[in-house]
Amino acid sequence: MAQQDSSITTRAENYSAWYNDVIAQGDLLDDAPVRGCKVLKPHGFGIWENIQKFFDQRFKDTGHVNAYFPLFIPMSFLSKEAAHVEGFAMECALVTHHRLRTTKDEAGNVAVEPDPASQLEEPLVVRPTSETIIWHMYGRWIDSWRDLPILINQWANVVRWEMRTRPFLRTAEFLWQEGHTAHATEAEAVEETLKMLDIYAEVAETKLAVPVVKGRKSARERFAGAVETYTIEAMMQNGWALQAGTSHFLGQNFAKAFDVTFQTKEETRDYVWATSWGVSTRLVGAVIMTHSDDDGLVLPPEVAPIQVVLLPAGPPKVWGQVMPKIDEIAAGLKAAGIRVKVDDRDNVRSGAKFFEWERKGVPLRLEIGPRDMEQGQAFAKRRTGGDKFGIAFDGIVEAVQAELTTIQCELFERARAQREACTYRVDSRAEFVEKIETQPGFYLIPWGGDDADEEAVRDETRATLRCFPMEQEPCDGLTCPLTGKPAQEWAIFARAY
RNA sequence: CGGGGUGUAGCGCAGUCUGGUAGCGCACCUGCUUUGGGAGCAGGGGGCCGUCAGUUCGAAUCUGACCACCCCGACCA
Repeated sequence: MAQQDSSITTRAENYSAWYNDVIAQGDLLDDAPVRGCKVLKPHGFGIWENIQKFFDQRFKDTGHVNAYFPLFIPMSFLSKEAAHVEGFAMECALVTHHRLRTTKDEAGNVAVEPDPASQLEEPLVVRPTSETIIWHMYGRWIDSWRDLPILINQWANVVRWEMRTRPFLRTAEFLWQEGHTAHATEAEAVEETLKMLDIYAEVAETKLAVPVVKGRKSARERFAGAVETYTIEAMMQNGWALQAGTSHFLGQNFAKAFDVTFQTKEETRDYVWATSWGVSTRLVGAVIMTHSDDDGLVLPPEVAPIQVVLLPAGPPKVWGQVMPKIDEIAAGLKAAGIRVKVDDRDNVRSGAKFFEWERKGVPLRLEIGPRDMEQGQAFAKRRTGGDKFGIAFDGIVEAVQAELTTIQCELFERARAQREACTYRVDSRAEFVEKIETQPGFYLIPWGGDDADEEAVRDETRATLRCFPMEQEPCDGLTCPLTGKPAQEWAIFARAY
């Protein structure tokens, strides 16, 4: 039987072609007519919806509330915080007119162009992030210590005109959440920053089954306008690092830039302390790259839009015997909160359905045919491999739940083992330069360099300082193998997306 | 913005050198037969050949300009 043109490039052959194939065959995205923009198709958006659900619940559990700030920001706002404007100016989309007018060419074809009479006095920036407009508003809302803290999150789209885009990992427009909090004290803001980092790590590991390293960014990699940036870093199957979420301690930088002060309990005036934190649809890319294989998408049950697909086996003419049972089981699974799809299309053969749902990463498939009816069981197959096996109708809901739990755990453990296997230490710069090329992964370095050293390493190796892990062994007395200077702190270096 | 590549049916491509009625595979529609891992046969529908301007009796094909997208770099969640 000939393979259809639904084949997927293998990871060994070409990792980035594999990634694009997995996304196309998984029916997650489609190209939009605008460069760098993608349509999130239902199966792709469904993954994001599940991720949203986990975070939104936790944000609310920790006292945050959702709000929504506008897409458009007055251009002048961007320039109020010096580092911030440096970081984002290069990638901002602008709105300069508010009206079109129609024109006709010689052939009489109608076209449209900006109406020069409608040019805006001050262009509007399409938000690349919302710190500026939010701090403008916070200035109006904060008077005294009694107005603090403000713990607001927003789910939104942002636009960054990137030169190079990759599906999910970097697109011109993307979806995310951005939390923006305002506090009376530095300690409280720092605590908030770290609390949100913990939530990011917990969801990444327990829900997305993506192991992450919590860490602090170097000055070079810090968010534009932040005092400290914390990150969760994941490792993809090719050994590259992916920054999967960031939490920033903004100090009083934005409060000063937007002149946001409050009256303290002691009746003095002080600038407000701030944090911001975000995760984006990039997490969907992290899930895809962490778990998928050469047969296509593999999704952890917790984030899979469809967790179980149920389908009748045998020719449609015998389905009358099995469909009532399938519907009954589907109803039972749904009632238990399991996301089920019954695939009863009679114009697609069973074999074709198997491949389709495997390409789409559905964790568990159940087939029921006349033979299974006689034996009182469904025929099951895990997306993650192994032979088909029977699951008795009696107690099937519990059995399926147990299967999904097992799959979830296995995926996390597999990913963690993969990361451990690709985490290295080196004794010299020469060894590092050679190995980072041939053996991508996380390189644990007792780092002793400064900004300039960091940049030099990057220029030579294309590897960057991903983070200083929060969990640190002492490195007293060690010498940094990359700079020859005394080690100050353990750092992870890697190639990164 | 540099270097490379590609624009022909929904998708993947041939045809372009050497100008002469628009092709193939998959997908789609109809019918029959099939059906526990990608069905077979027969019939059928679908095109401004990226855009504009040239050359020519005649252009997917030759010439020029432009546009778009993809890959590889520099920038980045």
